[in-house]
Amino acid sequence: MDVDIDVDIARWILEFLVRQPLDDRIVSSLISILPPTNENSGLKKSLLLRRIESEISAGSVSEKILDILEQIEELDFQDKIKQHSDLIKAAYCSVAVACTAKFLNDKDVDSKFRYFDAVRRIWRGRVCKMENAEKVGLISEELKSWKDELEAAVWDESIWDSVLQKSKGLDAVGAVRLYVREEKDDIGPSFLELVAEALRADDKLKGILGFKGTHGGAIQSSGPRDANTEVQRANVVSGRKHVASKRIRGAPSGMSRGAKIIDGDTSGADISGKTFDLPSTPEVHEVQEALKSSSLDLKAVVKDPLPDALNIADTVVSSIERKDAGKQPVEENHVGANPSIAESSGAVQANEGTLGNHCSEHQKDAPRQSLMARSSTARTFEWDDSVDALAGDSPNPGNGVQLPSPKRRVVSPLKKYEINNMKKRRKFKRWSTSEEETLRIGVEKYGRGNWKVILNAYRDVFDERTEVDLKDKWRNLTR
DNA sequence: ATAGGGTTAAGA
DNA sequence: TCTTAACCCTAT
Repeated sequence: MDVDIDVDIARWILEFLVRQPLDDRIVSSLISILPPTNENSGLKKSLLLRRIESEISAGSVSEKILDILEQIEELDFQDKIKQHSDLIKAAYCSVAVACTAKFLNDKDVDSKFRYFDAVRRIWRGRVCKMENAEKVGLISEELKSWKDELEAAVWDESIWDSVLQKSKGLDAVGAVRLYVREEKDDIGPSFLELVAEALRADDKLKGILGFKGTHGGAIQSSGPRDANTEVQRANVVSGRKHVASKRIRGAPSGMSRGAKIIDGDTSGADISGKTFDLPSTPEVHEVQEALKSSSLDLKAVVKDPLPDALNIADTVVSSIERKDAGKQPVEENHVGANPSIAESSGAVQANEGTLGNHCSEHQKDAPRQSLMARSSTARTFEWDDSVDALAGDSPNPGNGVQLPSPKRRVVSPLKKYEINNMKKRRKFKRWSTSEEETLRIGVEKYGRGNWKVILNAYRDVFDERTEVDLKDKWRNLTR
């Protein structure tokens, strides 16, 4: 834990990253980055569950899932959470068996070694470790009996077939799915969905902060409005009532420095009734106070954390790219990394006249819109110094809050910040003997220098290793 | 993608 | 402290 960042920043990053295809390395570094507060354990868990889902999305299981389940168990343990359901035990057991027994499938020369290696890794490594630590969270009778059976198969090749047959009776993917479903039902909507929803619902807050619309255009909430615009806005608001009135549970605590994203008691009626008045909820008041008290503070709220956030996000993303270059296309644009952001917000700005309608419709169309998409807005604009004029002004209930219009920024801040790239060194992880053995076999089989091929051939063994790691390790081994 | 030089930090 | 394995950076 050597990166000390604001909880909120951690959330921003998380929200951004959670839309990327994550790998273990990134999840674990993310989790280690997150402040170790209790409220974050739910976040971590959601992240891990999500990771599991993506692991099984291809319809198969891997040892990574064991790892993740162990992490979840650890989290629950720390949280002194209820006795574990049987589902996580069943899932763990099925996956462990599947990951071991799969090596009984092939009958080539290496398979014996690989099976043995798997037994050692999974059953003598993971399972024994848990037993010794008296961590019973994932241990079941079923697991114990499988352990004996699989161990026996190490010495007795004649029972391979029967073990294999029996193992196929377990539906590992199904078991995992079942467990994940249970957890998700338990947790409820993900934190990020809640944030997004809270933000989406809280029109007032967005207006005050100058956030508006899907593409990150910002509007002035000041100035006279013509009747037409008012009608449009009113329509929009009522059209979204159901969102606003939906009860949000477990809403995030919001931003710790000044501005707050809060799930207040915002009923639909409240919103539609007071759209154009200054809302007088405590949350809004707090924001106003923050705005008034000091423009420097405001700048700090808006700008300060971003360099760190962007750098960290960028770091992690670049490591995703480094590792999985071109592996899978991402469904959404990388908000931060994509230069087209500037263009798209420009488009919205050009549209400012009919903005209210346009943007809000967009919101309805894309209800699962990324929070970061909106946050990128904040990045695209910076506060004008004239914000100082706000100090001393009393809020004007009739016209809403008067914020100076944010000034358009030409360069993408991400570009600006990516220069002083802060990169965190990976956690030091010693090579296990089985990894070394596997590397030797790999080099023998595929030849020295074909590190990527070797890595791909033994993905299970080389957990969290890169091809460069293999290369470096070989250099060490042959010195 | 790989090779090779450079840096960091674990362990003796 | 020194050695060295693991990790990072950069040129090809």
